[in-house]
Amino acid sequence: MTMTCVPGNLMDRLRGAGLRPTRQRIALARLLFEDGDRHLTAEQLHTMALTADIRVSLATVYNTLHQFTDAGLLREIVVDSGRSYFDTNTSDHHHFFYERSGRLEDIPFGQVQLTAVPQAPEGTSIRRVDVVVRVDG
Amino acid sequence: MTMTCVPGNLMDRLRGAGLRPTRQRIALARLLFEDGDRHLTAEQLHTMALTADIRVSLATVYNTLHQFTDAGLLREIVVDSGRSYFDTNTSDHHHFFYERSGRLEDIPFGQVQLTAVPQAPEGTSIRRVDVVVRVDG
DNA sequence: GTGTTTGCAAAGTGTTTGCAATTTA
DNA sequence: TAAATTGCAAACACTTTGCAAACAC
Repeated sequence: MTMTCVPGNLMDRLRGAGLRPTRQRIALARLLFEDGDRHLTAEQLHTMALTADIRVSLATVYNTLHQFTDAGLLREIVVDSGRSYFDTNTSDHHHFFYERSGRLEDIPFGQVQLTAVPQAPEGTSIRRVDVVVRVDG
Repeated sequence: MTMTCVPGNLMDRLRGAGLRPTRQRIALARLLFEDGDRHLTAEQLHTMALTADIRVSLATVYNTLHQFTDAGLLREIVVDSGRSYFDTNTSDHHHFFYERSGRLEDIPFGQVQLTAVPQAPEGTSIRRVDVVVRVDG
């Protein structure tokens, strides 16, 4: 028989976010977090799951991505009207966007330097500053 | 009787872009360019047109926005997956995005200072660097 | 007249939702 | 068993497309 070993820290991450560690969420979390930084769309993650023989509906992939994002496990990136990317790297950093292929990639820390950030308009506060370097590739 | 005066420079802009100055294109160009910097979605421009008693179909608004963008008269901005904004200011500048209201606004020149821009990855060139300051307003 | 542009309605894409069936604790 | 989660299919919002009628030159 096959033993599937689920690292405790994944389960803990889910529980810590108030999310029951269901079969689907565990599987998606493994695809997302066990292999370095990723920038995935819902469709891409869904395809990865099916390829790995994990039966999940696309609706659940969307739900899960949003739940993970709300829990601070993912960050949603908008570079392309019409689709959302989810970044497993939630630390402060910026992106290259390859317009031709639609790939998104972290810019190594320190390679973008914002020396002046405007003050938030009256009555608002800054939630985030996104820098996207669009390249043709 | 009513005289409608169309400034020659608008016509010239259209012709210069290789676009026949049709009734619809002239009307949309006036809405876009005769009143300072704007950040509009297709729906918003369509509504503005109808309000101004200009009969244009939404499809034509989309076509026109893309033609103007291809001609360098507009710039398309992506801040919100699911809709595109078109900016009448095509010079080098950045944006505030009010997440609550969905409004987009230019950041005054000089209030964002990018001191380090990464070099483009091997085999690519940088097409644009976009800075979006997201505020809750 | 000839080629361009328009408007409509249909199709397309990515995403969300309602709800019954299933699963988790 | 009670509450949370899933999957499906339908609904959605925004955008694009195909094509006949209208328009610009």
